[in-house]
Amino acid sequence: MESSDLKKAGLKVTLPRMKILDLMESSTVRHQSAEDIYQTLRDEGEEVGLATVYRVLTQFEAAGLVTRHHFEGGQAVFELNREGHHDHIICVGCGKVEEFVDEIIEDQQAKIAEDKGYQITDHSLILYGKCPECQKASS
Amino acid sequence: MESSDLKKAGLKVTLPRMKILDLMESSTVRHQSAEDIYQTLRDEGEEVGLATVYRVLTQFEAAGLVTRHHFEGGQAVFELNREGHHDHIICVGCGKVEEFVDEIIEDQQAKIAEDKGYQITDHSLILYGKCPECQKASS
DNA sequence: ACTATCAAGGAAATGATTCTCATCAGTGTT
DNA sequence: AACACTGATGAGAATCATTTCCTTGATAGT
Repeated sequence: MESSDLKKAGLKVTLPRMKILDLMESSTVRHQSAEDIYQTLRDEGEEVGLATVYRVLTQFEAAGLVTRHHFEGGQAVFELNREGHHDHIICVGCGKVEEFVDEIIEDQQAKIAEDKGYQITDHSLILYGKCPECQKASS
Repeated sequence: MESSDLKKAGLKVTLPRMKILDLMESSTVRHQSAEDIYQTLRDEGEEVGLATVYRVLTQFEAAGLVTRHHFEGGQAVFELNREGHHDHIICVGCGKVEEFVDEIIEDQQAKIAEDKGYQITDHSLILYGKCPECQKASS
């Protein structure tokens, strides 16, 4: 049950918040735009406003429940925070997003920050390329 | 003289294009939004439209003269392409952008892509943190 | 000079996100 | 279980960044 997550985050447990959290937890698609989420809920017959979806996602972000990504192309996508940090590799052909973790890169980033005297709060690494399927398709 | 750059890129040498390229080459600020560039030109008394600035920057991007970055916070920033690729470290306090290159990370990215069978076309690594000055200021 | 083509400027259009405000729903309390 | 208080919602307007449309002006080739 995820209502406890909302309480922990200091947020009232309301219908829209539950629905959105539910959706993000159950969906196989890990990166969705506010519009995507809005449409899915609408299709399920829920009475939500797009503004509410944005509002709730912003609160979730502030509470550390989700992360907002600015992949290229206008709109932001949101991802539920699970255990552990990870980076992304995005197919420029089909838009598929995969995740990966690499210790060497993480360590190296820390070294770079230290060298420059920065206190790192966050980072974002995105690789863009063609996935195996799209390579076949275009050859 | 940079008019040759424009010709090489297959673009007609026009006033707005020259002015924008000039500005980006001479400015100490390496990452500017379309609005920034527009305002600077306006302040210098140039008669340009914001739409033209966007159009020209998009053409420059397509021609490989500049790179468009989607750092967080609504608007995109543009950077003149000089020799060599580099990544960015951004201060969350003052917004300052520094650049760095790290061979180990570059190599490791290539390995990851290979493992996953991707043909990398591009990548973006951004570290967010507090720069030395901002750390002092807030302590 | 003449015409076809491309570029520029400005205004309007678009897409994403945020704000406003009147109404409604959750929470803790009797 | 009903009550009152506070924060949350939905709808549409507002805003911000960016793009498109359209008319005019500059450019290049004949």
